This record gives sequence, structure tokens and C-alpha cells, in this order.
Amino acid sequence: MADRLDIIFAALADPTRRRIHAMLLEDDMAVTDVAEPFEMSLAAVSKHLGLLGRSGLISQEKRGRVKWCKLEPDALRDASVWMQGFGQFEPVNLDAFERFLDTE
Amino acid sequence: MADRLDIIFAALADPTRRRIHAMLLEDDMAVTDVAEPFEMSLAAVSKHLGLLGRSGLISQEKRGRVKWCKLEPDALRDASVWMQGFGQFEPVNLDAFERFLDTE
DNA sequence: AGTATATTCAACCGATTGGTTGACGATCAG
DNA sequence: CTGATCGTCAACCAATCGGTTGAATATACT
Repeated sequence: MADRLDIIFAALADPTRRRIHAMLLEDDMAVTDVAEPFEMSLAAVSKHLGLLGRSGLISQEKRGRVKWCKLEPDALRDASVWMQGFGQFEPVNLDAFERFLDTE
Repeated sequence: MADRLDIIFAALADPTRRRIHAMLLEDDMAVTDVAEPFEMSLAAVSKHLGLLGRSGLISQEKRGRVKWCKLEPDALRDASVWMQGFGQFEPVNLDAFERFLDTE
């Protein structure tokens, strides 16, 4: 169980991967389309997606020659439970969340 | 702002640091006492504490020759807001949280 | 003054990370 | 069949990580 938190938090510790994760909130995407807005090689993005996959935060399914990436929102639950256990957080402020997405 | 999430999630990605963080829930502690239950050198624990300090998850204050480590629970709020923004999580289950602390 | 305690520093080590490039195996289109 | 597209693999690189050890610095005790 500790291992699971390890890889989830490690996956979230990189801004590229958080950005990918947020992109997939909108819709499933092919690897090439995920990579398009990033100023790095396709191989680099592919590695990030691989790590996100291993962490369980996303899943990938190959249909034809394109591999579809899908958000797995449940994967955040463990980490969320861990964090909220530390308490005293006010109810979710969605405006604050929007600002986070913007500033990332 | 992204940098801040980077270092917070990176700090949480290590089981030693999560364990230290949980220990400090109980009470403030001196570096030596934090290190005591770990099977690693004091210097290693000191490094972990330094990283936790840089992330803002804890603060450290030197009184006399002992340096006191104190939890800064607010530091988790940013990360918590980010995570909860992804939604659909049930209300906090404190029993589940206790199990997490036990299994770590 | 001299000794013990608390903590960090500095140098080192092997493993991992985030990136690159070029070659490669599939799959689709003409 | 040929050629373009999708994606990964393998090898490499510099930087960081998690740990070690030994020396150094403060502070406290007697």
C-alpha cells in the first residue's frame, strides 16, 4: 500500500504529468495528441504516459495503430484519503481549483 | 505555483518522509527523536527533514542545541485542493485513513 | 577546561529521472 | 507493394535521490 502512494505521489510530482492528467479530464486522447502541446519529443511524452499508466492514474488501450489514453479518476482516491486525513481542510473551493489549472 | 506542487508531491512520494510527517501529527519532535525509529543514519533523516522543510510541510526551529520539527498542516491545502478538484470522492473516511497509517 | 550531545556538512556511491536521438515494428492509406 | 503515421525501444547524457561515512560546529553538562 505504501508503494502505491509512492508511485502516485511521484507521478504527480512532475508538472508535465499533472498537465497531461488535467488534459485527460476533458476527454480520452491519443498519445500523439497528448504530446502535441509539449515542447519535447514524442518519446519523452510516451515515457510520461507510461509512468502515469504504471501509477494507475491513467489507462491505455491500443485500437488499431493509435493508443488511447484515459483518465482513471479512482486512482486518486487513495492519495486523497491520505491527504484529507490530515484534517482541517475547508470544503473544496472549485474557484481555487480553476486558478490552479490556469496557473499550471 | 506549479513548483510548489512539484516539491510537495515529491516530498510525499517517499515513505520515510510520509512516516515522519505522520509522526509529527502527534507532537513536535527533535531531530534525534524523529530519527530514532528509522534504520538509517541520523544524517539521512536530517536530509529528509531538510526536504520536508523546503517543501513547507514542516518547519524547524532551533532552541538551544536541539532543533524542533513542527508539522505545518496548511501546506497540504494546495495539494488537497488540486486533488479534490478531480472530483467525485466520497466524504472523508477516517477509518480508511487510520488503516493507511497502520499499513505504512 | 574538558567532555558529551545535537545536528549539519562534505564527499562519495549506485540507482533513478527527465530528457535526447535514431532505429524499429505495427498499422493504415493509396 | 509503397509510403506515411503511430508509438515504443535502446542507448546515451546530465542531474537528482537516497543512502553512507567522517569531520566539523554548536550547545550543554560537570
